[in-house]
Amino acid sequence: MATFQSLPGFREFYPDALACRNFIFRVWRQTANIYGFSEYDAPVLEPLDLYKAKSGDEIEAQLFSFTDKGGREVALRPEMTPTVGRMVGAKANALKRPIKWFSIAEFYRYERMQKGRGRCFNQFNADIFGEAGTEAEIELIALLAQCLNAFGLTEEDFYVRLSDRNLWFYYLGALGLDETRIRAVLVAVDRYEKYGDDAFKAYTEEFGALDESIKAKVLAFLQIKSLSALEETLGGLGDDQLTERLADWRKLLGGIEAMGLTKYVEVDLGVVRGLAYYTGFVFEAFDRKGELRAIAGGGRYDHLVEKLGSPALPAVGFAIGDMTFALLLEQRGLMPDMVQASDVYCVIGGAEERPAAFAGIQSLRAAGYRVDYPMKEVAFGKQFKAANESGAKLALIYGGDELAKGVVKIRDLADRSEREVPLDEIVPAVRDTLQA
RNA sequence: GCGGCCAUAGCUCAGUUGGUUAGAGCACCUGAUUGUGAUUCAGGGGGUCGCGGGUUCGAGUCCCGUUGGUCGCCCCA
Repeated sequence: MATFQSLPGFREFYPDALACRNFIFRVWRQTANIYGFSEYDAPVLEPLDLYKAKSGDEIEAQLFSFTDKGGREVALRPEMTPTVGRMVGAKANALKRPIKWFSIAEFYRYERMQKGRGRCFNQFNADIFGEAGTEAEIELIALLAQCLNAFGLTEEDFYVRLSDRNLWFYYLGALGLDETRIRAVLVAVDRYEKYGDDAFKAYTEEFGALDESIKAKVLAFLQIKSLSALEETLGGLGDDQLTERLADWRKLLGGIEAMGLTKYVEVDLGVVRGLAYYTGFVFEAFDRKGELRAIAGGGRYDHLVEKLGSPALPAVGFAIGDMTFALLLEQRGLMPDMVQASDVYCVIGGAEERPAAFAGIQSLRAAGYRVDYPMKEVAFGKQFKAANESGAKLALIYGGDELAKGVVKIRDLADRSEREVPLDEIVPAVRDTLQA
């Protein structure tokens, strides 16, 4: 057993695992580019206050935080949103709007390991700043859907639950609750799916039992699964805020339908997402089988940039975590084999033939072909075996017989056919053979 | 922070009521094999049995502790 181990919850990526990770990142990056998002990056280490300001002191227990040699309280980033909010805020007046940015980055949380959750993980983050209307939500939900179905995941595999914290606030306000009570009810709403009636325990302890008629309305509301049911429940109340908000919902769902995304999206007021900084529409993606934790989550956070000390700037964003996502791809058999094979494997007769082989190898590499060869002198039989196992498509045979004739033999490792080509025509010959 | 289960070779695992020098398959390396492939054969390297203590004539095996893994609770930005 090795003396040194990696830290608990941290992952090492051996080449096969890294190939899978890179594949996922590559597809996410391409998809974000297709949607017109620009990639950014930022520090891994941030001032601790950046997170305290947003989430309060208790967040520190979940952070990798310490005091640096200059006496600064710092933390490894647990999420990207405060950082990107700061970056955008600092240049808010100079950036063309809408600001559509994305990143793929590593995050750290001091938590217990669980399936799909570690202490260090990667997230794809996408955000739109400067757009207050539902157009931003539509664009992000479309991007989220394509980030998943670019891998072959379909509406059979995942869905996006869409909810609205504003609607909850307006509705509960119309029912006569004040803000602190509303927040407590939302905690219960968030937990209702898991705990049923016990979800209201904390509320009851703090404020006394919730009025039965209000509770009945809350329970009915969180089970709403369609726009028409929303309109039926809220339309008759004559509340201006609610009426306006319903118009936003129509716009949002109309846009989603026009983009062909309705099959992925379900209205579900049972989602409220932790009470942190979300201010309006919120959404979460889940696997259809319900076996994994959330694949992605996001929502609107219109006040964060201002809270960080910059001009107010509306914002919407979401993140996809790599751990649960990779589990989902594996479960559905959608992770392709990541063979890291050469194009060409060279078989070299011996020390006499090595210089000629090296010349050919380098000219092929200069032309962009992936070429490998045995470092030591090895019997021909072994070399052919190695060539076969390497996964290369072609073997190039630099033997004494060939070189005496001024040629090299190209062997197609799949169909075992061979042909001879002059030494100085190797590059075009390999190109032709690989293209055939 | 709390709880369940687990820990023997790089991987998957055997290992008898506690008993000689801890095994197998796969993988890796060498050779048979100095010009043609997934086969075969022969050989090899690799273990302080997670770590520390205890019980015992004797511990991979039993007991305690600890570290790590895994799954769940709290939390989930």
